Amino acid sequence: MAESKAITPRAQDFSAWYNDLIQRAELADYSPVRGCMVIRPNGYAIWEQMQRALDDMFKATGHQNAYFPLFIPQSFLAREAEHVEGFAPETAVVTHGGGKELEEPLVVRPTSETIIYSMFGKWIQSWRDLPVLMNQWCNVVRWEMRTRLFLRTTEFLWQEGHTAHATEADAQAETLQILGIYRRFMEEWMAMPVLTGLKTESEKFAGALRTYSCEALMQDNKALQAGTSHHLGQNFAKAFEVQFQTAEGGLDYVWSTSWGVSTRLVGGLIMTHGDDRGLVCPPRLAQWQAVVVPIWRSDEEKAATCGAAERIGAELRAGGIRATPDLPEGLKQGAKYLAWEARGAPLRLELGPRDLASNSAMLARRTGGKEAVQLDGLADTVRRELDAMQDGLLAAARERREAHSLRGPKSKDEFIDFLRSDGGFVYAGFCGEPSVEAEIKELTKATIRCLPDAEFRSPEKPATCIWTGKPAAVEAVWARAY
RNA sequence: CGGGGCGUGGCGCAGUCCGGUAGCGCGUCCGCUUUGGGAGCGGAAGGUCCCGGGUUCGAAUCCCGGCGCCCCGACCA
Repeated sequence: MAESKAITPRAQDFSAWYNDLIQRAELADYSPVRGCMVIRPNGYAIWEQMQRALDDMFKATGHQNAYFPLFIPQSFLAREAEHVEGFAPETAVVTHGGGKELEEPLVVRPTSETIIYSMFGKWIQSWRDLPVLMNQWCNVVRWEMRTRLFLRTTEFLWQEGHTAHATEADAQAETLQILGIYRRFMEEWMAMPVLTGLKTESEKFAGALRTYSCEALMQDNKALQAGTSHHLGQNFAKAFEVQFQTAEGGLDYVWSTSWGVSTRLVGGLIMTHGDDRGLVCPPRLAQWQAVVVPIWRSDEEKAATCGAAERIGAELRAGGIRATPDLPEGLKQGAKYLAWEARGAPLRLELGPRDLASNSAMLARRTGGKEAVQLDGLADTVRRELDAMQDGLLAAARERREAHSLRGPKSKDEFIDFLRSDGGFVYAGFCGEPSVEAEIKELTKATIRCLPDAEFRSPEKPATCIWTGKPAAVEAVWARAY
């Protein structure tokens, strides 16, 4: 039945697969406004799980949530030179309100540094006021030329952290602390392994001293920048006059950071784990970790299996598992299985008369495999299965990434061939010249994703630049990226 | 902004070349039969054919002008 329900296989057209999956899993839909998306309940549920986990981590490290307004005076953006250059072209501007032309146009925030530092200036007087550790969950607007559901939409949801510190060292420590939190979240919750490292000058945030990022590799071997943490130095502090009296009695500008992850992560989740049947959602982020599907022939069997499904659902929930029975709505169980698979539910428990008779259920994993399990101690069994799946997904993703990574290409040709064929991460020496970076991008469409942190670097630092043959300043990782 | 594709019941499409009663599949609703991997039969509802002009006895179809969306590139989380 219905070809229309089929998802285009990844191998045939990855981009069509991605779009089909989002529709089939009912994660999001296109809005009437170009480039904007409606996040549907199934998609939003994943975002909510992400928010909860991240928010807990931020709070645990002393951050507080606040909320700053959507509108920013246009002049604010202009105060930091690099910042305005980076963001002005992609802002939406409100020129009218209440039927009248505004005296000063308002920018719809593309990010909130400017409005936040203007307030920090008021709030921070003394070294005793520092550090300020703030975060906000909000929407921002960037008028991108080309958009894709979750990965790049005109409006998107994110969190943006903004902190102010007394010393450069404190700001640096904060920048790295957040990078670590992001990494931990991506690996432990999303089961998405990432490289962490420093961005090059050409890739860093507009207005930052330096930018660190988490880089993941998608199933089509393109990289996804999954989160960034910026050390802003004193750039914004100077632009917005955020000064404080030091303990020694002097006057200094604060050192600040900003950092963010967005609904793009949902796109990363899809492209890391999804398969041709739909979404595969890591258990820790799944809206429903286990669904119980009753099966019957007669009315008596229906009453029995539906009743048991409800009871088992409640029992699992009592055991801390997000479980729900899928009671009749006119769909046959086969249709239900396929729908839950498309949505990415990690586990399915099939409950028919034969299972009930043997006090068992069929447990089917979204990642493959199906077997009978005893109803006694089911919550423990399910918890074990979920944990194993969570670990398995991370391991599989890491293995895939490594299988598509090339360390130390022997020659420039090998480097180019790798990027031009299947692609993936290439680790190689880099002389540090921005012009070389640009040339490589021109020729291969690949960019330096990051200068990897120590643990990701090759055992031996490359001696020469893969492009110029000159002595290498650093090891860099290249890939084509979203 | 350049290239490509497309606008027709809720969704996916045919019909457009060659003007003549607006169709098909899925979904929806009602009924009966079904239910261990996308159920079957019978009945029913549902359309400003993207918008505006023009040609014509007559336009989804031809002509002119708009608008919108998706995909591929350049910009970016």
